[in-house]
Amino acid sequence: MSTVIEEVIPAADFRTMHSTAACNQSLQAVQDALYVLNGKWKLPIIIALREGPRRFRELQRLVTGITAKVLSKELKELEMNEFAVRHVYATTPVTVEYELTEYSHSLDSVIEALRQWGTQHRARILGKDKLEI
Amino acid sequence: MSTVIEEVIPAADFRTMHSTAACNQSLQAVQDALYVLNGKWKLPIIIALREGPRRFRELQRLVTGITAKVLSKELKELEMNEFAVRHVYATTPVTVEYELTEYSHSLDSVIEALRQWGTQHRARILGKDKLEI
DNA sequence: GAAAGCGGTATCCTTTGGGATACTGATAAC
DNA sequence: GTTATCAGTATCCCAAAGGATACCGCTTTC
Repeated sequence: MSTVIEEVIPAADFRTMHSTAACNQSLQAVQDALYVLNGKWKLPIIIALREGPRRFRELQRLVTGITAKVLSKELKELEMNEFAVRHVYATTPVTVEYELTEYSHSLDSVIEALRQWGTQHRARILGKDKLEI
Repeated sequence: MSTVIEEVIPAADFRTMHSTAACNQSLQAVQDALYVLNGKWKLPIIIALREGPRRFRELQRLVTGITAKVLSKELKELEMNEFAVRHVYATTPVTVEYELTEYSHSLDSVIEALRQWGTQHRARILGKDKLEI
C-alpha cells in the first residue's frame, strides 16, 4: 500500500482501459480493495456490525464458528482500516463495544456489487446442477 | 457452493436488510463472489486476457512473476467458473489459446466497483501518510 | 464456594497458497 | 548436433491463515 504511483490517469471505464499504466493502476486499486475484504471473516463481522454496536462476546456468538483469537485479530485489522472503532466503557468489569464507522459505508457499493453478482452466479450454478443430474 | 438455499428472498438494498435469513443469504452471495476472485493471480490473468486471446506462455510473460504451475492451476479454475475457455489447435506442436467468455463480462460491474473504491481508499491512505510525517 | 461470563492472550497444530526447480516429448532455429 | 520453445506436470518447500485448547484476572449468579 505504500507503493508510489508514478503516472496518474483520470478515472475511466474499466472496459475501455488498455494502456499498460492504466491497467496496472486499475489492477492495483482492485487488489487494494480485495485485500481489505480478504479472508474468511471480514465480511461476516462487518455484516454483523451493521445492525449496531456489539460487544466482543456478542460478536463471537453472532459470527458462528470464529474463535476468540481470530476475532480479536480481525477486529484489529478492521480498526486499522478505519472500518470499526473500539469503545471501552469504565464499568466493572470493562465493557468493550465495536461499532462501524461512517467510512465503512463507503464499502456499501462494493458489497452491493458483490452481492448482486454472487446471487446471480449462484442461481446460474444451481440451474446447471439441475441439468447435469 | 452446493449448499441448499432454504428461503428465497427478493433482492433488496443491502443496507436495509436485517432479517437473519436475508443477511445470511447476502453474506453467502458476497462470499461466493469474493471466492471466485480470490488469490493473488485471478485478476491479473483476467485483465491480461481482456485485450484478446493469449497462449499459455504469452500469458506467463504478461502476468509477471507467475510460475507455470500456478498459471495452469488458475486457468483451470477460470475455466471451471466459465470465465475463460481453452482452445486447442491441432498444429505441431499444439497451440493452446485462452479466451475470456461472454460471461466473464458479468464481472465488469464488480471489478469497476472494486476499482473505484480501491482508488479512493489508496488516495485516502496516501493523504494520511503525508499528514503523519 | 463453584460455575459461568467478561475480553481477550498464548501456544501449538494443520491446512492452504504459492514459489523454486526439474522434467517431459515434440519441433523449429542456429 | 545443440539449443530454445511449446504447454504443461511433478516434487519439494516455505510462510501465512486459521483452528483447538488452555489460560488470565475480575465479577456476577447459583
